Amino acid sequence: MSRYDPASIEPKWQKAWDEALTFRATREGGKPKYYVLEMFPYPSGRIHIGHVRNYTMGDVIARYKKQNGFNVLHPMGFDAFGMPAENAAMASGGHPKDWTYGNIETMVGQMKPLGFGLDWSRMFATCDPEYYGQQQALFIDMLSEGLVYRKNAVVNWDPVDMTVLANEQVIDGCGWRSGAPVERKELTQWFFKISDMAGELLDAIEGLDDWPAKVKLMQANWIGRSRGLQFSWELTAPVHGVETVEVYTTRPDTLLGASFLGLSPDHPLVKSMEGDNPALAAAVAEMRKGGTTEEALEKAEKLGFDTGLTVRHPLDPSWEVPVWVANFILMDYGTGAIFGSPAHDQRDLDFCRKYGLPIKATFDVIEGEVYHGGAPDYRTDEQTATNPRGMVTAFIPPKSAKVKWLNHFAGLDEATGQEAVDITIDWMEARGLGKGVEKFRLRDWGLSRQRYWGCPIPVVHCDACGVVPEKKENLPIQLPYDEGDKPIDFSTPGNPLDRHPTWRDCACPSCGQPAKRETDTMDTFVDSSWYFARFTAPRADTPTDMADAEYWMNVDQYIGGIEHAILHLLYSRFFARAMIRTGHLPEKCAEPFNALFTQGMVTHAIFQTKNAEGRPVYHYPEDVDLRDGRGFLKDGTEVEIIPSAKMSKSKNNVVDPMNIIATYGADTARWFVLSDSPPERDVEWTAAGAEAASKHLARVHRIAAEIAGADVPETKEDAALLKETHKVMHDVTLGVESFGFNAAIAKLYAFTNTLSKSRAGTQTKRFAAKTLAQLMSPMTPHLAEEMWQLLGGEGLIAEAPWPKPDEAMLVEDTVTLPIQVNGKRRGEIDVPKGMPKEEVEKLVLAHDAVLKALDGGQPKKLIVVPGRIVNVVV
RNA sequence: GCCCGCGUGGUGGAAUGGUAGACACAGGAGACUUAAAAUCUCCAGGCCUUGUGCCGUGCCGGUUCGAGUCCGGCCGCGGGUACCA
Repeated sequence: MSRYDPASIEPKWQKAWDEALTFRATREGGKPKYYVLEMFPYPSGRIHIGHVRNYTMGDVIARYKKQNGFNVLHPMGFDAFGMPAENAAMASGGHPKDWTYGNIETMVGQMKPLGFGLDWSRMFATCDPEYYGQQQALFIDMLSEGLVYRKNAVVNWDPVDMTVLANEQVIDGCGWRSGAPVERKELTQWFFKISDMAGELLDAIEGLDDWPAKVKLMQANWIGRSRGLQFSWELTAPVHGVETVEVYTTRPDTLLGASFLGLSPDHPLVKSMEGDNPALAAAVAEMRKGGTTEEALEKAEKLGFDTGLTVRHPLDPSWEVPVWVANFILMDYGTGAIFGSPAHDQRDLDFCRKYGLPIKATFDVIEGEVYHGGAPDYRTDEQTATNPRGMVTAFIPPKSAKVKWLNHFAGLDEATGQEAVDITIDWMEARGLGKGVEKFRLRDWGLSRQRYWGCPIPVVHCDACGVVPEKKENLPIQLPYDEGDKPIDFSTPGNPLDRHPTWRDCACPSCGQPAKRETDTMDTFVDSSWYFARFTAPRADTPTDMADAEYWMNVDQYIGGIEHAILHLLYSRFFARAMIRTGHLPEKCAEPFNALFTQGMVTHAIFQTKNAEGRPVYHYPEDVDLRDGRGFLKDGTEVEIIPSAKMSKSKNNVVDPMNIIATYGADTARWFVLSDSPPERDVEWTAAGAEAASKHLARVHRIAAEIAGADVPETKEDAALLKETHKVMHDVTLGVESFGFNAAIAKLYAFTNTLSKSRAGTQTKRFAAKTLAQLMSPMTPHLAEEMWQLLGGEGLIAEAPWPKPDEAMLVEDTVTLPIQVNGKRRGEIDVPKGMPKEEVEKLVLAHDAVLKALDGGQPKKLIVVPGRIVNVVV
């Protein structure tokens, strides 16, 4: 009898699928289409086990849909622009292009042996000029539609290397290479007008029925619609001709608690005063230190500077409020100016306590009310002249909670925060003191990057004509490979395009005079914001082909990591709308991903010892022997095991799937990454698990081979096995449909046990084994083909129709009802399915455990949930 | 800081508000074998006074006849935080 030998069967069936063009996506046959897409990888060098998990999930869906009669589009490509390629060139020489294409070749070579049902003929990398040239065409169309514009924005500036840094290159506020404290600097940059669509992008979230609720919530919070009051504060003395300061607030109801007016360090008024106020300029320079991330800004120590200016309180012109510059106010949100209401905002409170500004409550607890989060106990600690109540924690009840208003200008007594906000806005509007406005947290998408390895922005700067888009017939604007006659130098900080001797020089597309190319390249999020559309016609000489897009779009199932919940997915949603506006996608594509699934990470234990200095030393999994849950090195030293850590090259705990494939085969790797853990959750990779998976597949193969060679007539066990076979069809189908791959696999284990122990006749067993092969085929396709052939299946199992259970076989005639007494299980009864409630009650009341619990008395209550459970309350 | 998740035996995990621990790993016992490997069978949350027992799903509280599941508050871990992809 042949043994399970993945090394020989896997290449054999991969060749068979290739030759039959099984996974070539076509529009033929009048069949319905199904587009399944996994987020394409960054070509980092080698695939890791997380990729295997991600693509296996997609492959299960793709193969399952094919077996269900769909024309399936399941493509693969590479998100190939980005910083690591330039960093590699910086660190060890070479060219980002060579590094990237070399990595792609390696990774394709690693992915093919996994037997994914991919249409490789559609593959592309975003760094292919054929791809980014079409992206440049898209950009030009978006520019003419008014979806792109330029404005100033801040970047991380390394004052030593004189270069722009990415956020991840800023470590503890300092440049990663120079170590110099980073500053925030303004540059003129290109922006996509995503904020124009903020309301639409927010409202449309509701319709994304097959997206995870958590992703929708995160996107909604990110876009962040708020209604507030915009109004102006009059300066008591104009500065440089400025008479008022515009403020936006979402809590206008706390206006009487205002103790300062705060300006962002980047506010135009602040900038205009810097020149003639050295102390202010110094303070603002201090505030501009540090990185640009929201986290860095939020966590930075609150810094303020008293400008000496004052403004009149809008409700009481005799009340003068001081104007401060405060580093926690963002120029990007609202108007870049706020009024501080310290009693009801923690940041404002911290600020006022630090600088001795007054703290005045505008509302208080209603006597006797308990607020969720507990009663406010903020009247503790230091009492000072400015903080008479000694407030340490601001009083911020939820907007839905009713509070007691103190001397409210619109006459409120007891009202919720939300009611107060609405009434205040109306009150202010009626008196012409301000205007209720809707604002979004979402900012425009800055796409300029001062880097080489990205898609060049296809515009030209002409002295006469200004900023001019390149002509489409000149596309693609290709990245130069060399710097004139010598290789590009990546070891110097800064953008090589900027210092290239000839690449910038060009003719103005408008007047023909000598002009300069834009040297900024695009954010790599642009590349990944439309690749899904390009896959529908990857070789078209326009960004998309409308007929192909019409047929294949939308993506029916998109699969990727939760880390992309906001940016990538939001940008893609924006791009789909922009592509509709520019005529590159049909109207139906506004939401390009019908269903989204976010999978978890693959983690692995870290094996660690300490060196003489007590610093950790990390050991590769293959150097560690595991015995009884303890790990030992070859020389017998015990290692510390840190479980379930994110795979990281620096911790030596990255599992290379190629070792597993070489040892156990692709099907084992695929089976294991799908088993045990729910797909949305992180999964721990253990070598023992892989071995167990391998043993199971060998067992399945053995069972199939035995059945193939047997000839036993029908027995009395046939009916039971047949019923179990139909049940497993139902269970596995449900599991695959609902991304419950681990649950489906558990059912397949159980069914394998059933089949193995069954003494049914060969005909029924053969049917059961063929069904098992079919149900396993999306997960372990090579083994399934082999079994199918052994058992006499026709053609390729990959193309055979998915088994459908006979509904009559799924019906159970009796059901076991647990009996609870006061919610605790005390016994059970078997009753025919559908037995009337009254009869169940009679049986229950006659049950020993119930009689004992009642002790001659009557039950207080008897709950019968038909087909489920019985609960007796005594 | 803010937004979003997650937390169940030694381990991975199962469980439409209805029998907590399916299925598997590691472990234990046995069968087969000269032996080993492979394979097969069985056991297995904790505790004790071994019972129709008690406890048990990160912690505290609530809703419910009934909570791993719903609600509130904590703690811990993870993701995102707009130039990592």
